[in-house]
Amino acid sequence: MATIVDVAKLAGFSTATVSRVINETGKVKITTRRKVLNAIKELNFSPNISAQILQSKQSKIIGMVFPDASSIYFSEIIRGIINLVNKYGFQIIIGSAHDEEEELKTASRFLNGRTVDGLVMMAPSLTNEELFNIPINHNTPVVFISVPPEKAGMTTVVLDNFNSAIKMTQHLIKLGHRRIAFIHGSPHNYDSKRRYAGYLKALENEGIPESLKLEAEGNFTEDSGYKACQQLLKTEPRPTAIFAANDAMAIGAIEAVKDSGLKVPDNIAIVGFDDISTSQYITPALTTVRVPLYEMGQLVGKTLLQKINSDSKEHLTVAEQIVIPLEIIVRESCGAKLK
Amino acid sequence: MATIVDVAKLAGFSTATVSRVINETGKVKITTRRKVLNAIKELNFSPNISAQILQSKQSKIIGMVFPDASSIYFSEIIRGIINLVNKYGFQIIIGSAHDEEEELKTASRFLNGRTVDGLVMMAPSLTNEELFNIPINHNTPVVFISVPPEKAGMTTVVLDNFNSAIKMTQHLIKLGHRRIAFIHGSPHNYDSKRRYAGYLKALENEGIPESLKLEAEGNFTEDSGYKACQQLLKTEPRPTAIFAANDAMAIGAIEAVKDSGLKVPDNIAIVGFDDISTSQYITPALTTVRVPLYEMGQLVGKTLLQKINSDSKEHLTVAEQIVIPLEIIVRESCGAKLK
DNA sequence: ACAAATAATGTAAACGCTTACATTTAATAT
DNA sequence: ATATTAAATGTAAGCGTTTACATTATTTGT
Repeated sequence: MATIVDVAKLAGFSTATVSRVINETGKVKITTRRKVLNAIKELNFSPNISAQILQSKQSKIIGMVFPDASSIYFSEIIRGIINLVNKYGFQIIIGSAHDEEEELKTASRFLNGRTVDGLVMMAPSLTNEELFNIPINHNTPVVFISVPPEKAGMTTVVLDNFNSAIKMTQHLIKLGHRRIAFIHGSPHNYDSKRRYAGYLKALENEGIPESLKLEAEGNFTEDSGYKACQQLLKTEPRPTAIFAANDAMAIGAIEAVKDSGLKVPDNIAIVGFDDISTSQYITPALTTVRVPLYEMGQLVGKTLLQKINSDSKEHLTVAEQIVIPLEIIVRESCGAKLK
Repeated sequence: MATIVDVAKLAGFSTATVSRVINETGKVKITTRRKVLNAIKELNFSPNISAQILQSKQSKIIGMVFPDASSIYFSEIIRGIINLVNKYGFQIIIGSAHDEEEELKTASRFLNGRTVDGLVMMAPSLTNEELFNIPINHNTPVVFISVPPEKAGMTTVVLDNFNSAIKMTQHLIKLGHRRIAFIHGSPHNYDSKRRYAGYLKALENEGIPESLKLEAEGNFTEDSGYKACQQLLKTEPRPTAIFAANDAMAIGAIEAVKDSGLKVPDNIAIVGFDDISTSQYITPALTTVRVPLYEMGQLVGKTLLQKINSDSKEHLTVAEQIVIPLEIIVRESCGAKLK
């Protein structure tokens, strides 16, 4: 496997000259350049990337640390990031993690091992304490997805869960619903908490008493939505609408209503959140909040590249939050079209 | 940022001793080890990964080169690979590519730059000539997904598209269909070609003449399936069944049939391939071939790790193909349950 | 007590590249 | 023709680690 020394020998120049040709730095005579490029081609030479990183202290690699997440949520964000950073010659290295401890370890390895020029952390279940322990007081910028932005030096990109959940709950209220149930996502999940907070705020704004609020635990899976709905259908009087913290649970809830002999939205309205591709196809089609995951990924990638390329160290001292506005998609499952 | 020299100084030992502690190689007295670990903790030291790779010539990183692909297909395979290799302490670096030339360039950079211990290439549209030009005569093993296995040193993992397409076509024939149309996926796509070959083989086996075969071009998208179906519905006499090379096009085709005033499966049967999550929810639910993408990813990961860890250089001289058997999922859209 | 064997630790070269500074070559001004 | 300036290219240190070989410390056998 050829090295730069081999190329230099074949071309008849020094390794510095070869390096200048490879990296297009400094001045190199045209005839010299041609000879070097010919030698590179003849030897099928590619520079050793580790040696380059070690010497230049830049890797053109972005690290991404994710919890094991649902495939669709995971893939759309990562696709957005990949397609954005690839355009600028960056690559992505992935550390997926089974739990928060492993996630922090992987992040630390990426940052302190200086493998990456920037890091994306998707940490929907990390606590503030865990976030405070991440050693981010380094030159490497980090962008977080879906975590509360309370620490200097943190840049976070979050969905506008709160206001969108308010709007969705208001939408149900406007359709006449007063007995609206909420199905929670995974415990400790940031997105789920924010959606629940919006739901509560809307009820409060409407003067609907706490005693009327209904809720059930889920974990973002269709099966948990099915079971949560079964549980809610048993309460007397039963809810007239159900707001699930994500679409998979809403889809499960619709199945549970069908299996109980009732009809959506005639007997009970059901709405979800995130607008997975399936949601427009089920019967009835699901009313939901569209979450632009791909675009979110692109924004995360763009934000991180801006920080990587910036000479400023402001990202080390300023807390920054980017909130992505969301859009309600009204379909059949809320019953809006019945009236 | 601390280096191993700093740790050595604080601990009172040489860098070699610190390296022995970090890597758990050679003999180190227990008291020495404790002192070194304390120094590592105090300085929050992580080894520089590029320096380690340069020196040890191992990276514990697997490269993955993908074309821009549909999110679901892309994500399930990659999730399978990530979860498998993470268990063995490996990480994934992704080079996505917009076209075949960029894909080959990225693969060459990964292999010759010695960034990765192994490479996964998903290359459904590469020609054999392009494949032959990949410089894989190196120590780094490569596993290909969805390409024809005709070169020494190539290991490929492919779906059993051919036999599954035969079975699906036979299923339609058994339901009484003789005028069966086929909607192609993207031009030059390996999977699409193999599915079409299976469809042709089944017609041939049944003695159905070439003049009766019907086909339309698609590109794996729902919209292309819609348009291809519209085109097929105009032929007289029209097909009694449509076999789309993937589910997205089948879903589009079902929409086109509905929009034409006809009914699936009463007036025309429609089947697909790959069993995306949506397919069970649409009305009628789609008959399709289940493609275990996640498991395929895990098998690819496992196969590659075996080659990385193997002392044998057989992977450089032997062509190997792993064929994944598939399963037909009979739902409503083929009309089997009407009879 | 001393020699031999083993454990523990240190020295320093090397992995492959980049680049600051030095040297040589070529072009320009007088 | 010669001096000055600029272009082009070379030298070699160093990025941070690992590890073969060397040295020192410790343990064991006689």
